[in-house]
Amino acid sequence: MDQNKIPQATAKRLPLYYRFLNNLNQQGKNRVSSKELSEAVKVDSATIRRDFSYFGALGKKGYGYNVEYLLGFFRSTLDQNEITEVALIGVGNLGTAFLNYNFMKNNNIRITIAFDADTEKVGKDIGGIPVHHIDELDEKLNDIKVAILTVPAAEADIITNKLVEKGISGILNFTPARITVPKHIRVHHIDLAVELQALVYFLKHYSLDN
Amino acid sequence: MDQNKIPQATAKRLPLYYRFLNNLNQQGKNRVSSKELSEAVKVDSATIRRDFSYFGALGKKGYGYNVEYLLGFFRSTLDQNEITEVALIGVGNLGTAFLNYNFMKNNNIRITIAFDADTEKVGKDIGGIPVHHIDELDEKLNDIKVAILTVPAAEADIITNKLVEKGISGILNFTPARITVPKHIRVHHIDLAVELQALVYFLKHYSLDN
DNA sequence: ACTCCATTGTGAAAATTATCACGACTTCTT
DNA sequence: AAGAAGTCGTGATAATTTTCACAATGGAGT
Repeated sequence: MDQNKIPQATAKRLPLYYRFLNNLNQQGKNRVSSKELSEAVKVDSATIRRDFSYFGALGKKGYGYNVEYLLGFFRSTLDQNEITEVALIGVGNLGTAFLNYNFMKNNNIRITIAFDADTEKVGKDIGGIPVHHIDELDEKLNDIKVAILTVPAAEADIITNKLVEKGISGILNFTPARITVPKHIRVHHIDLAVELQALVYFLKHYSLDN
Repeated sequence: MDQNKIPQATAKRLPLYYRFLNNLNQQGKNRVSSKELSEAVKVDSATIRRDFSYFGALGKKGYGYNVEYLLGFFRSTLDQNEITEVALIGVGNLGTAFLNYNFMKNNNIRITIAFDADTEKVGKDIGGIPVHHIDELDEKLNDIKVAILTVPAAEADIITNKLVEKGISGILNFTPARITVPKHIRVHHIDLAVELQALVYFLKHYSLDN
């Protein structure tokens, strides 16, 4: 595909760069150096230059980067020209938070449909997004390639299988369960309890510096 | 401090191992191999053995690991013998979700106090946790070393400064803002929009395999 | 036009992380 | 009791990621 040469570590930082470039642009700034960007996003300036360099020479020596140009470049690189539709499965506390969360601000990714097993919730609109019953997944989930999984851990595997059957490509999994999928499907885990425990561990076991 | 020799990548996986060991223990299993564990947590078995080996020889050749022993070991390593109190700042959608989230299940980390600027919310108990006004931070936030930050991005810096003044050690930042703190304070960022964008990027630009 | 300064882009080196592969030892089977 | 099977712990290697450091070059000031 496109550019398999771009390191994963770099790819993960792209959306971050994109957002800050957007901010700068809105502030009317039209020029930025890797050093300034570094202070804003807390990534070493050499790393930023290296990241950018995978896409070619985007800046000018002695000058820095043109904000508008860079922004346009990343917009197309991140496919922000077209809208990406996302489904949310599991309208509990966390799911509801995402439905109300404004993902679209600098961003062409939208949650367009939600599912839950609770008939209380089915039929409602939360944050402007319709909630359907989980049994309607098969019928309603067409052409959507990305799902956010915010169901109880016990349900994670069953729902994942349904999503896989339905041809999903990527899952953002907020469940503590480590779900099993065919290898062509990409899963990113965000495990809130693990993150919190890891932070506590670092605080207790790593000394004051770095 | 303790063991600065343990790689950060390893440290981040410890809570994950801990949780699965807990599951196994509750299922009455008393023996586990790195291979089984690998399938459960989706981490290469050699990586698991290497991770464990930083803490010494915890297993037996030809046998595997004793679940109870390993669990006990990690419990003390992760300081799960004592309770860690955490404050939550910002009782919006996401903050509310965390207050209702059962962090304590296999876990001695507890959100014990919450703060918000909205007087509507102040005085209430959400998920059994009292919500105070943000102006009471100074008065009420004693001895708490870890904070979860779920305020609007625009407020992030101001609140962070207050937390820093108050002597916080670690912040789990759900804000899109990249906050600035003195270098002895540890910040972990969980940036939901970035995670989602990164997932979409990977789907579009990395081919079907790995 | 000339000089000075800022900043990029990138080779090279360092640091970190993951994986391979196998000797050593344990348990299980017969 | 002996042999087979399973599994750890780890040296060595590979892969990935970060950082250093500097030549090259564009821009700004005079």
